[in-house]
Amino acid sequence: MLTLQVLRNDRDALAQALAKRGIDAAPMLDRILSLDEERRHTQKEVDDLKAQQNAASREIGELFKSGKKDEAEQRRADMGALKEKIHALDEQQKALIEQQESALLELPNRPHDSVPAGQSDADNEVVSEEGARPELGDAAVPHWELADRYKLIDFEAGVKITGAGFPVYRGKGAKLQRALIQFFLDRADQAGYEEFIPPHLVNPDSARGTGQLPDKEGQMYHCADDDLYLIPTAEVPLTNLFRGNLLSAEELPVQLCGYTPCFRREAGSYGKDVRGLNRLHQFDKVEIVRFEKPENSYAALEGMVEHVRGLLRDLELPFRTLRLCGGDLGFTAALTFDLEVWSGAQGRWLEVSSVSNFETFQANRLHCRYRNSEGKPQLVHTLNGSALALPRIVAALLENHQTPEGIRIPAALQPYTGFTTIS
RNA sequence: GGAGAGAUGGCAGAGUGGUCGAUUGCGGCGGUCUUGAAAACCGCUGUACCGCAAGGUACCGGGGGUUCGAAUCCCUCUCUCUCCGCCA
Repeated sequence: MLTLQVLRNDRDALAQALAKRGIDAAPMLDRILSLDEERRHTQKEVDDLKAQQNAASREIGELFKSGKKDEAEQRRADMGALKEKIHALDEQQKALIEQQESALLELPNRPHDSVPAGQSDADNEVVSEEGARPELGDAAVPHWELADRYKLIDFEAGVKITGAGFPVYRGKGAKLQRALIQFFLDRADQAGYEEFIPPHLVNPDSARGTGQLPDKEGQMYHCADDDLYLIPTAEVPLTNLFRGNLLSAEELPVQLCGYTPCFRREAGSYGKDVRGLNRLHQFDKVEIVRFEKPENSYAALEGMVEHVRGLLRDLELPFRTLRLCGGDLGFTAALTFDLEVWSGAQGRWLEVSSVSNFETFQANRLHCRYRNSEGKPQLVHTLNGSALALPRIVAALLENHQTPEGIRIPAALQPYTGFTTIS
């Protein structure tokens, strides 16, 4: 949620920045501003009346104490009208604040200056591309066939037990999952991220804190009996660890990581997008999260992207880095870099990581602040990134490293898998 | 699931109708002392909103109520803790 202050100070620039998302925010901004003006007016009025009331109450107390009972009773009788007026204005005030809050909640984050305008993923900017794509020729086999051939994943069993999008990993397929998780966590640890194992269900306050509610309600699985949501990403519980906290400057930066399964309903997806491991309802992911001082957050974002690149290099996968355009940028993000790996057999790019700076957008909802150099509480910047999401990594590993003899495991991963090939 | 206790400032913990935004301790900041540090001593130290300012208003888990006046009384919700039961 944007702060009212930004909106007040910077209405025009904000509207311009939001236009990069392809939305005309001006009417909404003006509505909020006029609500704000009305609220301030009402507050002035009600505050003055309350001041009157407080003064009168003090005087009545004095009168009672000094034994002037008659005068006190008289004053007391006169208070009724004032009380009613205050009550009515309080109600009005509350309604205004509510309207303003809900309007503010619907406003997406302000895109960073470097975000290109654009409608869809077609307008994303390719920042860099690395690694040679394999020469597989006509012999290229898609990962779902390889997974079946080497008995790594049983998609049908998942359908029977749960439904489509819930694969069952088996044998070396299961070991590969475990190896990747361990590899990613070790690398995050080496980079200074403290490991956490958070709950996999969160309450509505947490979902609101990171911005999943109200924006993405339909994307999450909801346990209605207990009003809890299955996490769509570890970002939600990890970031909410610091909800409501006031940090000292020395505590920053905070660097966290964690492995969790992730659950997404993915309503409306179909076709080649959901084939094999391309899009699942449950998948595994290691997430990295940072809380930063505002002046450091963009350097931190660079560092996180570089961390993810390091993982992809070690897995010997061809990949590219995208700067998301306004139209593709998530609701809560100010700047996002996506990392995509080349899927050798499918002949297309698969998103495996999304690294974002949310600036104060989440922190404002989370009420997560730190004491700045002047000793004043100030909103922190929050960032997070996948490092990494497993399914598409597995897809790319299978497809790009396939040989007539089997699947070649990259050297960096071999200490974790305990085997060098899958055959 | 049954019974009881509790929720107060960065943290700990007092406060049971009228200068209580709140005693005190710790922490933090500033100072005295010291070659320097520690200790000791002295002072300062909540947040948000309105206002150019002076100042005003709100906040003692959330919501509602009683009262001229509520951290304090009543109702309600949520959460936490203890004991019992069940259980990986």
